Amino acid sequence: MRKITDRQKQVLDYISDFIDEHAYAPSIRDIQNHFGLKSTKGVKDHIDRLVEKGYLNRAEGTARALEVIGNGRKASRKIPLVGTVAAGLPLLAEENIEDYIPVTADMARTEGMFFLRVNGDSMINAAILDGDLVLVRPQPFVEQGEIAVVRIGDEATVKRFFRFNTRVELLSENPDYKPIVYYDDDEDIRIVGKVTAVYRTLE
Amino acid sequence: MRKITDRQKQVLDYISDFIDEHAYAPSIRDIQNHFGLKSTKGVKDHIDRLVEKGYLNRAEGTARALEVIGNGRKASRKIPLVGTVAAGLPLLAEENIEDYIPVTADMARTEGMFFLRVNGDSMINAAILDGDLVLVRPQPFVEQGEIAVVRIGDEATVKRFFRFNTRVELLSENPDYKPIVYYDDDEDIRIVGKVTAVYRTLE
DNA sequence: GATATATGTAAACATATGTATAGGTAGGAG
DNA sequence: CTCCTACCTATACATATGTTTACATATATC
Repeated sequence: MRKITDRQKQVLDYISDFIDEHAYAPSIRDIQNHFGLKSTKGVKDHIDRLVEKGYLNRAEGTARALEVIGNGRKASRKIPLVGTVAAGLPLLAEENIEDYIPVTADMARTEGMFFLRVNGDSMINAAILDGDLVLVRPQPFVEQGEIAVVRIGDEATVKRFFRFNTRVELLSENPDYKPIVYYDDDEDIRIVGKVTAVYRTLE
Repeated sequence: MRKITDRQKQVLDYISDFIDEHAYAPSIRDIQNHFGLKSTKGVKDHIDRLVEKGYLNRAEGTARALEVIGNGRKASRKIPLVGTVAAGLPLLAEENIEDYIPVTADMARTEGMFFLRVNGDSMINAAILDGDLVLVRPQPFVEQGEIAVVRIGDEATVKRFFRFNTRVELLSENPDYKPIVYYDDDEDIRIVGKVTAVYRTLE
């Protein structure tokens, strides 16, 4: 990234902080006042440089349309957390959404991703504990042995997924639990998606 | 929360999506055009209602100063990820910052929090794996047995922390590792902070 | 020394944008 | 029926805001 001057960095930092605080960008005159300048031109010069050097995005002819690039301001997406869905899908009905959790945009490239709260300790040996949140990417198939969210009847569970010809095995990562075996005849089993991340809060 | 009409919800959703996409709020005329309206007044009415009902914040006399409240648009903070800091602190020097990771604001109320990449499998029985990211809240003490980041000499490690009189024990959650014991005479050990969350990405 | 860049003042200008006034239609609540 | 609210058109106004022209000073670079 091209170098910027101290003054330019001051301006960039101010814009960043302002956006963090207000959820919208400062106007040129906001910046002017903050630095005690007596003309808008100086500010515009700084912004022009910052845009040229790739530190800012600006939509022309638009008020407060500054966007800080990089430097910790990468886009983040809010993913819905559907509660402990014991009582079946559809998951994403608004009533089921407990909360929204931000993740970096590159973790959520796919549409329709969601967080699910894990219920029980059946995946304890895969380092997934009761109460952990798993990020799920919806997809109809997974690779052999990957951790998947599977819908069985009206329940959603997290298991390692294996397929042998017509037989499907769902393995827990806990010796106390036995494998769950299904055959293709059984219609009431379907892969919901693949677990792509695990979030846990302590205390 | 007070009820809103279908139309009001459409407007609110559009504003939300617009902000997600552009990082700044739509103007009244942006909204007007999107819904194909022929006057700005209708839009202003909707926004007025949404502000009254607590779904929007608005800074008066200011362009594009809409902020969506609640409903999945909770504030998020970006926390720096300092790499695998084998070679000691200071952690937050800019050169060490690998990335920034968003978390919900209520997870990061304290200043100075950071993510640390865990090195090794010594905490495997606490469901923390090699490569996991732990969110650390800086604090000089932790409760008995809590998982802490501890600086020993120039290295930072994640361990369960116990104190018995003048003796400090750092326990791994892995039978292959022996407890690390220190005495108060040893000056080169210090609690960096407490582990408050664990983030893992699969695949 | 000449040239370029960073930084700034001063004064306008053009327009993007929020706001207001006047009014209309439809549907529900009392 | 009457009143209120939701929702919309049409037009105008005030100002917040981005942009431009002209000029000045200091510092670094060649």
